[in-house]
Amino acid sequence: MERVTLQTIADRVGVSRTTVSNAFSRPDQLNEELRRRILEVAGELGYPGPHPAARTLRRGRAGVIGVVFTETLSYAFADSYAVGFLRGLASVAEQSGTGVHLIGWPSPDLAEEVIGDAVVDGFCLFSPEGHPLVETVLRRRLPVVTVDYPYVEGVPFVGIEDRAAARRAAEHVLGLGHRRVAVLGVQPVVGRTNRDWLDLDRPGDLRFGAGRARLAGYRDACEDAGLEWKDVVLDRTANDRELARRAAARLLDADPRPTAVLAPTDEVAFAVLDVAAQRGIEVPRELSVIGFDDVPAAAPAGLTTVRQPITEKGTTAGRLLVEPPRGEAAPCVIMPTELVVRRTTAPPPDAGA
Amino acid sequence: MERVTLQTIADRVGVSRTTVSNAFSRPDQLNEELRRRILEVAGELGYPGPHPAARTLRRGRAGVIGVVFTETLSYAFADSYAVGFLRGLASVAEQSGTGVHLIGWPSPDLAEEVIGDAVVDGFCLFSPEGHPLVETVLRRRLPVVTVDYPYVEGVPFVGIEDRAAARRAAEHVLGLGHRRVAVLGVQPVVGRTNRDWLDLDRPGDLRFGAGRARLAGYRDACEDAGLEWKDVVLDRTANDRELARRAAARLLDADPRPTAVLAPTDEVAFAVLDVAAQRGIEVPRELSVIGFDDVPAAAPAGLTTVRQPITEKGTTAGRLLVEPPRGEAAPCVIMPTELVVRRTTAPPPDAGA
DNA sequence: CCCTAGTTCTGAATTGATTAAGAAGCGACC
DNA sequence: GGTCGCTTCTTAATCAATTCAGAACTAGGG
Repeated sequence: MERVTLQTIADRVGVSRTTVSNAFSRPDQLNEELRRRILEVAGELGYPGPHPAARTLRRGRAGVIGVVFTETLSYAFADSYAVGFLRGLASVAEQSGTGVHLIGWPSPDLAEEVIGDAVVDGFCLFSPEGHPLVETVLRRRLPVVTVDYPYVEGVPFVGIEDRAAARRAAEHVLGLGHRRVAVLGVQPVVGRTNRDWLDLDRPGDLRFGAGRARLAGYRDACEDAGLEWKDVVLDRTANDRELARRAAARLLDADPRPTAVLAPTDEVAFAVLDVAAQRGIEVPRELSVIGFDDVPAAAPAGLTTVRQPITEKGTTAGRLLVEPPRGEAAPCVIMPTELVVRRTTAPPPDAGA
Repeated sequence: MERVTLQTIADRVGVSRTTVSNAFSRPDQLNEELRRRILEVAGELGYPGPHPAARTLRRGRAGVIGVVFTETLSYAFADSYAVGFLRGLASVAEQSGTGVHLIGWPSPDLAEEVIGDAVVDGFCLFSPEGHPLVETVLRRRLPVVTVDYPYVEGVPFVGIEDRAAARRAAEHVLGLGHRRVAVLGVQPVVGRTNRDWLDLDRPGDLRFGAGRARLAGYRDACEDAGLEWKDVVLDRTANDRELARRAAARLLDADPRPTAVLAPTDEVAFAVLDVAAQRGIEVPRELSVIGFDDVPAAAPAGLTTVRQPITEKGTTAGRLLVEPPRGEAAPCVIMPTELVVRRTTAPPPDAGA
């Protein structure tokens, strides 16, 4: 069976290719009767409709935006924060008939290829930890929005003040009287050298993302409260429930046990709560836990956390891509955050002592 | 600034367009030294790389698969089942360097347009309720996999035996001694006429999906247990936590209150648990609740439910699209399900009476 | 010296549409 | 009758690449 194109139909009906094209794309340009006949013949021949790639090529518009993740897609879908963001972005995209093309990071070279081959009108870089493929994406010379990290001069940006927000979280816990505080740093899962990752004074590079910013915020608060940062129990893990559980176990099995854990994401906070429950440690009487993000599961779990407008971040990024701003000044949207006190934080057990 | 294409570079370097193309796509076809020079000039001119649409057009391959949902994308991301499925599908896609293009259903005509314009090599129809756009998708004459519903002759299919699985769920509850049983039917959110939706004997059309199949399974079990289906309290809602809460409230405020609720999705079961908690109804002592799907949140909540291999469904569908089967017989994959008894089902309070 | 093979590059055809410019036909108006 | 404008359709150019067949050149073997 031959391939059916506009030309095939044109020959059959005895009109020009242009007219057939118009029958599909600009009905006002031809006689209604003729149009019906063309569509009928198209149906008979099993014509699948105008070829999208050819159309895109000619029109110079794909009607799709690409979302590039720092981790594998499988991981992105396991993360409530990422899912919430996508939810927002997808909702504005689809309302304008724009598709969403997801691009993960299975391996550096594969991702590079996929980015180069993506038929899209713009990219959103969703990268809590700074994106190693920023360069690759920028090279496409399409509209781009970065979310969270990195901030690139001249590129629209959507994010929050991670450091300040984390500081407020820590202040809340310290304000309750906690002094034996533990912190869990999160770092990306996929392979990158993470040497010195916890050294907050090291100059920031692309990898200086939300994880380190939040750590820095915790440190700010601790030092203000007269705590030495080096006295704070510090461990690190990834934003993955299972891995985080292991790190949480290390913290909670320490002697003396910390009375409060600052978790830089809710996912990690949940892991701490899991392990505490396993150990029979009562929260918040014996242990305070605070998270970050306020994912949907946080409220039912009663988790004290820092709320950031997850879905709104998505809609904002989506809008910036669906209608890229024409002016010269790239918008830099900083979203508000809010401390949400629930039932996992309380004064330490020895508060009166 | 002029647009930079292969030709621009070719003219600058003084070679043919073909050679420049080879420099990017087939490095073995030209001298290493020349290639370096071409790439260098490309860099100077700010060439964004071979145009993906042109490439796709010529190659006849997009390297992307489309996933079409029955609901809005925003809804898809709110549903753990959909997210789990996507997780599986995305993981196999990205491992082969294949992109994932998401298509929601904001409005019938917009969706039709988006499907026609999607630059993809195949489609996955993800549709718990039978997809109204099956025809539109099939018209593209690309490889297709339908998931759950509908089953179309000659089109690869991935699903489970909803009816049989639901029957086993109901049998579990009835086996515990429950006789005042309530059922919550789920139906799609977006606008379609739902008249007669609960009439299970009406011949199945495209809309006859998981919701009705599960209901039918409940009925099978009830009738086997000597219960009249018309005596079973039946209400319907959507697979949305908030809407389901309202329906759950109606059920639980009834007098006499049912001792067991069969929820055809975990999401609905959670809503029932929420309302029960609000009312101070003790689960499972006063009320048994059983769900369906076994989404990740089910285990921590202790929800008794029917497990279906959500992520595996995704990987299976993904594989069928990344490497479409060449043979004539379209594969029809029926996945296994399993009753998972946890802590939300028990004998009814009046069991001894 | 000739023939073959291999490397490196070119020219032309091809992929499947959209679009701008223009031609033909026809009625209305002055 | 001329011309203006409208509808309807066509011609040719364009979008930006890939690919196939073949040309030019070099080197090696006989």
